[in-house]
Amino acid sequence: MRKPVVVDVKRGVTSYDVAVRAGVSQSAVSRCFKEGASVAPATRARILEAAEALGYAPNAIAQGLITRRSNLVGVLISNLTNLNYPEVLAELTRRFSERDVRVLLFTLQTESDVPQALRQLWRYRVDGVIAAARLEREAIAQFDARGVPLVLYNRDGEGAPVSSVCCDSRAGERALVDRLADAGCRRFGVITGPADSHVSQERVAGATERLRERGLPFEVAEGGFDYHSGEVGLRRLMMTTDGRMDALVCANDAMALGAIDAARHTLGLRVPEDLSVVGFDGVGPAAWSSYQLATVRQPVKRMTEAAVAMLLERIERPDLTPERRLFAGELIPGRSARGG
Amino acid sequence: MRKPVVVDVKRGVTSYDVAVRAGVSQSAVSRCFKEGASVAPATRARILEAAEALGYAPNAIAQGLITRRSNLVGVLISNLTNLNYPEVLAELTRRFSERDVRVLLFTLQTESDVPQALRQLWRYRVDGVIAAARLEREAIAQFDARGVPLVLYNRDGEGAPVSSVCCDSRAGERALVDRLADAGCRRFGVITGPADSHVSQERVAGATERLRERGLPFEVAEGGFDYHSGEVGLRRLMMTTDGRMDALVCANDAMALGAIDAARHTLGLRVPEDLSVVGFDGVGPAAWSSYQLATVRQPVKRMTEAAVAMLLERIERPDLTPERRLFAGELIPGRSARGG
DNA sequence: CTGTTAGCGCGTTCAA
DNA sequence: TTGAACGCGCTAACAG
Repeated sequence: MRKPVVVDVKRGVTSYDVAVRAGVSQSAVSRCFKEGASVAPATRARILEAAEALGYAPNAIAQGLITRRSNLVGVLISNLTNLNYPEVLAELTRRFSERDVRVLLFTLQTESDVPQALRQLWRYRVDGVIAAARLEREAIAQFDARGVPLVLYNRDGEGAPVSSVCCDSRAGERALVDRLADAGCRRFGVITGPADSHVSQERVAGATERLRERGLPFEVAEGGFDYHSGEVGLRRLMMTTDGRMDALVCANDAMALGAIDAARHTLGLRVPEDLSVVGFDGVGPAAWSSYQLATVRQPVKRMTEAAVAMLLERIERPDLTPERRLFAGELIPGRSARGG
Repeated sequence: MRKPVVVDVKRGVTSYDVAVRAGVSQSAVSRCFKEGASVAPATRARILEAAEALGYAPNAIAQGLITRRSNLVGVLISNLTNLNYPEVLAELTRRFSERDVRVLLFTLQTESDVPQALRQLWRYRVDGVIAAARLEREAIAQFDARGVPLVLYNRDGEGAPVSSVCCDSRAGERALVDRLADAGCRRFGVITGPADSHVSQERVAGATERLRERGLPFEVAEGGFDYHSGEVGLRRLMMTTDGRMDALVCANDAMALGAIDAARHTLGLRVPEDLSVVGFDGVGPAAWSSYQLATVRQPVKRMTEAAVAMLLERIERPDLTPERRLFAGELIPGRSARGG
């Protein structure tokens, strides 16, 4: 009795199985699945037919072991609940997929998860990493040491020389302050993000810098980038200013939306008549008709495209030096601020 | 001149490097990283010290090749922009991480991406898959044929025997209809999701079934699960009913929020006085004070926990039969419907 | 153009 | 308890 032609599919079809069925050597099969390898049209056809029949596709794990290219990239992302990140993540995976690269996802709840995530990244021999999370200098140094390309998303290396893609926070905030000041606002409040967030620091610095240049007074309250902290921040600022604040700059959209709701539904203020509010990011809900938030929209598509391109470039050519790309955001005038 | 002790770290530290440094065999090193292998305490210490010094960790790729376990699971997810999915994804990756399993992410824009994603899943020898995306019966059959466990999230196999975790749509919708009817609503509108969405079909069926039982008239409009289609759907239903509709059932929260905004800002209706609106999901913005949406909240934490547990169980014991787990949602009375 | 051969890094026998 | 040897599935020389 002959061995059955149908291989045990649970065990996985190998190039050897295909070779046997097509009556060629295993390496011939291998070449068939490689660009620009020399295979006679006739044999190639026979092999592909056999592969098709058996449902064969090269084992990426074995491939990675030998080529030292896993075609895997790590994506580190904190706070998936940040209204902004789902879009970023979807765009990243889509663009990587198009280029035949798979995404290994790590969502970080806290900073303490970073070392653990890195260990796994090393173990899986990822070809590169995109990080939308806070990395210590020491962590960044590991990428260098291991020769794994790294691109930071909306962060910079805090001095370390590392590639990054960012939206220009300072310029965006300056434009937002001008938007408010030009509309006649005079008493400002600022709600920051978490103190350890570099993005928050940049945005707040941009805003306050411009406020000082224009000689406009302001108060600052600390927030946490979430909706609720916008509500809380507004209430605190209103107390600080004895209710005379007429403009509020929030370090992101989520807080701005929380502040608008608190103003309208808790404090009984009209937005924008009594209080003008601006945010940053350009998330979906910001455009909803309840809010029509004045904000700066990050060019997510262009930023993700740049991040992917930069990373793949550095995977191909590890000697490339770090590069920082800064994208201007788009000012959305909105109606949550006077004069919109 | 001796070979330098520091290996070329760019090429990756191997168990062999560690073995040399510790003066043992490669297999001894291997055993050190395996639970319950017999290694003398003294040698183990020497080996671990050497490993530490060299920054060694087992190469997961090579490990996978030989053990036939990649410790990789695929997560298929469509519409990351569905306000509900970011939380689901974050929970899934967190729970998998805790159990030392990595997530290979595939975000699908369209159904046509499915075959392509599946091919990659097979190539990477994932141990299992969680799919929050529409899969044809034929696709599901491939999982069986290859012996790769599959758990569907918020979908069922359309007749195929496959494990799944779902939120009870019918019961939830029935409760929502009761919520509205008990508050005195009499003319109903229903906005569905996309026609090919099984979740939408279930939810709409649950709602209309209950409406018929209670003898309440209703009109139906088709939506697409997004904010905008809630606006559009409401306008259409208002025309159909000559403006006499007083209750609107939306197949998800995003559309409900769009409908509320359209009612208030475009049609000049008061919500809930003139129109009561309910959604489904319990996404973040539904709780914002502008909306306080009446909805059913999916128990995302329990559902993701169940999905992860079911999948890992089936990876350990491939002979387990399919199981369907149905979770009841939590009714949030809200204030977007009368009597809240 | 094709087959043979030698590994990639590791887990797992099997003797010692 | 330890080490030698083998092979997971594949790619990359190298001959023919």
